[in-house]
Amino acid sequence: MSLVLLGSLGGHVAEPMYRQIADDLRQKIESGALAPGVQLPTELELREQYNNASRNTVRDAVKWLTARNLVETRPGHGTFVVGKIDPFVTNLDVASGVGSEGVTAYASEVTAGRRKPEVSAPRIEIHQAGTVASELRMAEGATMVSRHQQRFIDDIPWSLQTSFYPMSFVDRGGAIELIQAKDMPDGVVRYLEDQLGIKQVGWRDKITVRMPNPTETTFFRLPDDGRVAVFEIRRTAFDESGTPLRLTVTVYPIDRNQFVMNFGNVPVEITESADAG
Amino acid sequence: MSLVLLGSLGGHVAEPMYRQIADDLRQKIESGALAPGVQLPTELELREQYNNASRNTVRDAVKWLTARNLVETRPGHGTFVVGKIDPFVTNLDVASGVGSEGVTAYASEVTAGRRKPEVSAPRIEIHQAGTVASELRMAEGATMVSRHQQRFIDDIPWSLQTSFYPMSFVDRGGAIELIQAKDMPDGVVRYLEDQLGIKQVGWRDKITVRMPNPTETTFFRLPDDGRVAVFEIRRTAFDESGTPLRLTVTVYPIDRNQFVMNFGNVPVEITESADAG
DNA sequence: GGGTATTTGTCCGTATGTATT
DNA sequence: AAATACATACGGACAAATACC
Repeated sequence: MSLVLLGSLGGHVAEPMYRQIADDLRQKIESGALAPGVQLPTELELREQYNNASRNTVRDAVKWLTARNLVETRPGHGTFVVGKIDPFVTNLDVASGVGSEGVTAYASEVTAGRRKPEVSAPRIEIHQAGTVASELRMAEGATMVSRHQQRFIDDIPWSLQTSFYPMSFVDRGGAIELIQAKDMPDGVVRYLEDQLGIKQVGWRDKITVRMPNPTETTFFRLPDDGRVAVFEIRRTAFDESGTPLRLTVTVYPIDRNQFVMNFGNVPVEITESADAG
Repeated sequence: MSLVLLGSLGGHVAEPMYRQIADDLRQKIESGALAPGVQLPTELELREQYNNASRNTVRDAVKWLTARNLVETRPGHGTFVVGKIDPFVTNLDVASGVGSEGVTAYASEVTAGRRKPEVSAPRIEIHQAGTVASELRMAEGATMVSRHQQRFIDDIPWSLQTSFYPMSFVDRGGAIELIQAKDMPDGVVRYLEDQLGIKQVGWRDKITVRMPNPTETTFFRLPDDGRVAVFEIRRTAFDESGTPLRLTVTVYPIDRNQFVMNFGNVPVEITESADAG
């Protein structure tokens, strides 16, 4: 073992032992000597490898790697190098992206990358507008409808989406399907235009990253320490009069998602397809 | 103290002691009982408060809070509730956003929010195109120019930006200022159009979140455990012929940045200004 | 299904080092 | 210089989760 022992260097303060161990393991991971999915030596084996350090010390080293998502521990089993997830790329500048909950649009976008999409039936709730009231320019306490869906890709939980609409859309009598718990294959946008003549002419997206809440941690099967954050994209859509017609909040784990958007004239992206064109 | 003692509940497996302590402290933080900036009890005081738990156990609780960015520890001083940072919002759909390095455009965008912007002089490098070659559709090994800048808001390091241009822009003789280490107040885009007639007509942004590298950790003064990630926005800009004319990579810490973009017709946002209009 | 071995998780006490006031 | 507070490191004991027979 080539680790520098604590205190053996005169010039500067030596790194703590657990960091030396962590750095050594990290180097082995990043160089490929420890490939993704491979099990690390057990804590007792690591003790022997690293100068008979205490088990708690090698555990500190492993914790350091865990905090950086380089390894994951499975109780009773071992510690393993994490595998890279093939990220899914969402286009934010097409109507089929965030906010259009229709399974058809979603499916066409996902299958373009040869992946298997799945959308849960929406869960409908009717409540008083709370914090979202101002974003929809509704009075505090006005009634609204929310439609919540879970989305999967290749059976992996990929995003959680909740859309909020004014209850007046339903009260006016036209948009009765808004409060029915079934998917609207062509999307709510199309439905609202057909039924109420309300036309979506633009939207604003706000992107933040935050810690997941317990619901999200469970659904996405994230580690219960907070090391995997989530994107939160809040899309406010407007009609021709500049009035917000809905708010869609979509949450994506950062470890499996990316976003792309185009402005102005942009050539079509060359997809990495294997066709012999 | 109202914590449930380990093992005292019959029905289900009790939470570990350190989690109970952490949850209790978390509740106090989120309820405001422990306000941002306030010092937590010291480890020895926490021992007494929580049933004479071991110091190592209360430290585990504090570590759990630290990993979630709820508290931060200062050696020799104490543990403190973290203060919220007022996030800076970047518009991605205006040319003054990412990629336009001109200090004028940047300053106008930032001061709109009454903040003090600052941009370092660019560091110029000329190298062989490596991984960025394909994004600029250049041959592997072609020469390119990079311009790197550090940006601050209210003296806080806010973003790191590097733009890559083909060296042919300079070789052709027109764009000589591209390789001079001074800011271009009106932006490079304007300069290229004036000098070479190369007009930027659109761009594509790709947004990801990743761990900071050591350079970024130092510059942004991030904690050296990896709990604050960074946005990486890669903007490829295209000219009228659909050829990429530059690649701009900008890195922002997620704890102090948000992004907004508009599509279609969107009413101007009502800023939360204090004027009595 | 049950039992056993393996491996990580929790908790303890103690000692010493380092940073700050 | 001394006191305070967090950081590192050690060793030990038992619990909980998993795999395997």
